[in-house]
Amino acid sequence: MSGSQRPGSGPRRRVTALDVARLAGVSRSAVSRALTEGASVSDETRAKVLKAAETLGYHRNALVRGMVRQRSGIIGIVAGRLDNPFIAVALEILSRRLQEDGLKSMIYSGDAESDIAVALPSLVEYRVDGCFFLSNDLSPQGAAKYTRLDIPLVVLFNSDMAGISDHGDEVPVGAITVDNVEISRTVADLLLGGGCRHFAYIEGLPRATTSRERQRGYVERLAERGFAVEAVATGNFNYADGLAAARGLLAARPRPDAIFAANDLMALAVLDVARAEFGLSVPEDVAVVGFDDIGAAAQAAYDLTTVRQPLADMVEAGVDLMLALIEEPDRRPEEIRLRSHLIERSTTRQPYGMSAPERAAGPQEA
Amino acid sequence: MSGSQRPGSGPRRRVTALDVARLAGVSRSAVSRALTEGASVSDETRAKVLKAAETLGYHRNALVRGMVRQRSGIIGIVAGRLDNPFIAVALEILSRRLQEDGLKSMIYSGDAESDIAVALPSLVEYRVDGCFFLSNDLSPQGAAKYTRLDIPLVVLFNSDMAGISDHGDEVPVGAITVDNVEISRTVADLLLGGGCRHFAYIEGLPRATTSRERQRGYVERLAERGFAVEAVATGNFNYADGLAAARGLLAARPRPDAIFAANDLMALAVLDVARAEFGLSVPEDVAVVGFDDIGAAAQAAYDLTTVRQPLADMVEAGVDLMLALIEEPDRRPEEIRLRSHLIERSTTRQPYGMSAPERAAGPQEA
DNA sequence: ATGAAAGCGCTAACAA
DNA sequence: TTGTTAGCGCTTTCAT
Repeated sequence: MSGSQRPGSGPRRRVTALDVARLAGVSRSAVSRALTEGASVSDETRAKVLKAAETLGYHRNALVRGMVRQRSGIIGIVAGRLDNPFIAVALEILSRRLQEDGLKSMIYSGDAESDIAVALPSLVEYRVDGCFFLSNDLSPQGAAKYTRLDIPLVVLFNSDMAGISDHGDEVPVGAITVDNVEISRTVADLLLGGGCRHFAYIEGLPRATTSRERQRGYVERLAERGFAVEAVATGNFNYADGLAAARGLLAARPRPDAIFAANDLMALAVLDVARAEFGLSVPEDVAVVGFDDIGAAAQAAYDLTTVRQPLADMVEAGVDLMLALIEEPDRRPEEIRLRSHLIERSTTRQPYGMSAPERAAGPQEA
Repeated sequence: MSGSQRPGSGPRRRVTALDVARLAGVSRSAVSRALTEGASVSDETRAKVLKAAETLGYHRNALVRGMVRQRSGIIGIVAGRLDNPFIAVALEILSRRLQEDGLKSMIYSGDAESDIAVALPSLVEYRVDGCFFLSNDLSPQGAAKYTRLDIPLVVLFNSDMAGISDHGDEVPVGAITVDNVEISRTVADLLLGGGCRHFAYIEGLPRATTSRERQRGYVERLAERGFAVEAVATGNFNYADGLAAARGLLAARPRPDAIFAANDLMALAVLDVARAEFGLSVPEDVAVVGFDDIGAAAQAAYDLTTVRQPLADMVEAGVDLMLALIEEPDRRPEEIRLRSHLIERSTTRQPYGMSAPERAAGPQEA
């Protein structure tokens, strides 16, 4: 009945709105309206159209729709390494949240600045309505300088808004982070309260603002109370490098009795090295604190004291910001800081005579 | 210099190929050709165009390009829960692989059949050139029956090719899996060789072919050698339910001295429960085997014996198949089974007098 | 090698 | 409410 050409060879011609219109005996526009939320169509017409669409197996073409409306409905997401559960789970939550609003997620995997320089233009070609950066490290500043983008950019878990471009134009980027400095001061207090005296820090990537802010709060608070961070190692936010960092730190003399890692993956590496390779007891010989509160942190094998970033709230804030930025292109992107929380588990010692209300809290995702 | 309208208000008009053409003093088509690999343009013209594009900040519109060429360059990916590291890492590898071919990944997060029924049509609206399913459970069969799709579908890590639709039409779906039955027989042999006598199994989702095939190989081989699986619990492929399954299994009498879990996440749960809650030693009191070989399996805290799925090879095979299917729409999708490998670590006992060449192998990703 | 012209499939402004 | 008419920005014959 339909005029399909050459059955089963070549790229079969897809059903168009015109086909549906003809079968339903209405105009193209009627079809368009029948399929658009809140357009003015009679129930009768809509029914005819829907029926025709059904029998023909019609799927409207969102590419064309996006072109015509000058809004694709696609959001770009540049994501860092997904072997970091924190980022992986964040990606899932974000894409689900976007789905609720009928938006599609186009992802680009990259973990270097150079990747962004490729990702951004290629995403812009697809006319994404906006773009997220999911990483405790990546920032679009470098790339955005060289490409005129004109789309909202929002960074999650990071806050590199540093950018003044070559042309002197500021590159405005929204950012959602936590109170890294403040919470890291609390970490210092916790460790101090547990009687620790020799402090070490494992940074993520040296250039990452998250890593630096966490270090600053930790170092500053320790200094205020008369202590210094005696050793700093680099773990690049991943487990493998965390292993090496932990080995270096634990072999030093005096051996640190407190290690704060800029994320959980590295903290887990410390735990594994301390126990399996150095035969140390945690927290007796060395106390360990991580950051993020990934699922593994709550598992019995680790039961890691860590800082929980409010993942769902951060995503929610990011999406709200993005949506606002899309609606009002002249709006200035903001930097939003949410509060993080210390989750005390068994890798730190209890301060004498203090209660720990959040102790033994379960994992973040139920 | 450029005719931008109303500076800084409303959706600023984007630069088009025509703008570039005018500035370069050539035609629209020249611009198109200059930007297309392998078109016939003089170096001179191309240079002029590139320069004009640069100064104008031109980004070609891939949506329109896709519409005109009848090929979007977008691949849909329906992904299961990303808190399963195996799926998360697979997603990263897949999207990177796609990027190499200049393809974009549009992801849809879902973990239920009902999600697929929504995901598929919405992906088809964006004219994805094909769609992957990343899950040890999800299959597009149910949804594909009701929607005419006409795009290649490839399932990774699963093999539900069962589908004969209501209309009697077969829904052809490509699939990349491993030799679940065979390798699970090997698992049975390993456990038997270690002296285990009371066997239990933790299934993923009861309907998942992966889970069923693994169970079948395990049960069959055990039976051949005179043993039965005394208990089966359901862990739904996730850690939390794995915890409950492990508790049930380990509380039973006689207590199993061998537990094979359909994936690593559940096996880790067994390890945590056995040690922390039941005070058992692994592998002395109970041997544990998982499936997938996620990063955590290789970490010292777990050091789990497991079956490694050749992730990178599977993705590669999947992409090859997808690309072939896109080029030749009449090609029949195949089901490809790759070989998996047993990685012996410390949660199983050594068979007397046998060497274990793959013992203590490192994690899959370096 | 280049330009002119014809679409690709849809939405939106306008009439009716 | 409905149909008609213009585009949206690009690629691609077809001439030249």
